[in-house]
Amino acid sequence: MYMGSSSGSLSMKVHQFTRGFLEHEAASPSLTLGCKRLRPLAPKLNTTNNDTTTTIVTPPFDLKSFIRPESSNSPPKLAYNEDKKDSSQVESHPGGTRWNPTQEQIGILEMLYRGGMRTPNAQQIEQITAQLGKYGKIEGKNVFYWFQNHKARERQKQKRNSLGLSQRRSSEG
Amino acid sequence: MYMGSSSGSLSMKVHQFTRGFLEHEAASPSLTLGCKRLRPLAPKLNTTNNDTTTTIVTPPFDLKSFIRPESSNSPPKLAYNEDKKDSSQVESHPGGTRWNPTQEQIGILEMLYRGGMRTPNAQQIEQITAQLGKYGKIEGKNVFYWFQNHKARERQKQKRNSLGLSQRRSSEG
DNA sequence: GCAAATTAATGATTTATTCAAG
DNA sequence: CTTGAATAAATCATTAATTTGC
Repeated sequence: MYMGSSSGSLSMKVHQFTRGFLEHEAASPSLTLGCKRLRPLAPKLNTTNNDTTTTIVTPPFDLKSFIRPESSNSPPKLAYNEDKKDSSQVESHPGGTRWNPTQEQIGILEMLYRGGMRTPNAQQIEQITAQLGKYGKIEGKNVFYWFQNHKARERQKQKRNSLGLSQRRSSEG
Repeated sequence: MYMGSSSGSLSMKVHQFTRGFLEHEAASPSLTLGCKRLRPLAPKLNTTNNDTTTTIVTPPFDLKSFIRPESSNSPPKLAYNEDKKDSSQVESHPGGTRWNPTQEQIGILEMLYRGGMRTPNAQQIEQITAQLGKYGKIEGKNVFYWFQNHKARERQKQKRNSLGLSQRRSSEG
C-alpha cells in the first residue's frame, strides 16, 4: 500500500482528498423507478422502541422502487439518454462508449504522471480536464481513471519486470 | 464523484475550514448526481464545449500547478472541538466529520439491503438520499458508501462464518 | 457520576482485480 | 493484447461505546 503514512508516525492524519467530482453515467436501469407515484404499501416503519407515541411519519416511498430485480451489473450501455435535457451535438464518434484519448491528452497525462502526480484531487482533475478538453472530449472521471489505471499498470509492469529479471537469466536467449 | 444530494435548492455550501473541497466528493464511480447547473450526467454525450474566447495558448499549462507536493498544502484537520460544544449540537452542520446515521436511516438502509439492493445507482441513491434526508443529514455518497461497506462486511462475516462451520463439520460425526 | 483512555464499529479512501470495448 | 471502466477488497481514520480511575 502506498499512502506513505502509517509507517511510524502516529499523528499522521493527513490524507489528501483526492477523488471528488467524478461524474458517471447513471446507467439507467430498465425498470422505471418513477418517483411520481409511490404506492403506500409500506405499513409503517417499526422503529425500535419508541417511548413516545410520536407517529413516525413514514415516508410513502416504495422500497420496491429502489430494489433492483436483478443486481446484474450489466446494464445496457446504450448511449442513450432517457432524459436528454441538454442534448449537445454528438461529436464525431458514433457509439462513443468510452473515452479514447488523443495523443495530446495522453502526452499531457504522462507528463503529469512523470512529474509525480499520482492521485490528483478534485481541484487538480478539474484543471486537467479543462486543459485536456481542448484537445478532445474528456471528462473528469476519465482523468481520474487514467491515473488510477496508469498507476496500477505501471506497478504491474514493474512487478513483472522485477520478476522477469530474476528469471531472465537462463532463458530468453 | 458524487455530488450533493439533494434535489432541490439545497445550498451546497461546505463549511469546510481547510478541507478545500470545492464540492462534495464521492469515491466510487457509480453515482451521478447532477449539480445545480451541470446536467445529470449524460451517459457520454454530455460535453459542453467550453469554448472560451481566451486566446491563451497556454503552452502545456503549468504542471506544477497541478502537481502539488503533499507538504505544500497540508491544512490541519482541525475540527477538534472537543470542549467546544456550546452551540452547535445539531446535526445540521455540514462541516462535520462524517455521517453518523440515525436508527431510522439505518433501518431503511437495512430494509433495502435485505430487499436485495446491493449497488444502487445514481438514480436509486438519489431517491434514497432524499428519503433518508428526512431523518437526518445525509448525502448521496453516504448511501453509496453504506452499501459498499455493508455488502463487504456482510461477506466478511459470511466467510468467517462459513469457515467456522466447515471446521465444525469434521468432528461432527 | 463524570472524564480520560481504550476498544469496537464503521464511515471514508486507496489499491487491486476484474470486465468489456477497441 | 491494450486499456478504459467498474467493482471488490483492503486499509485508514474517526466516531460511539465501553472500561477504568477518581
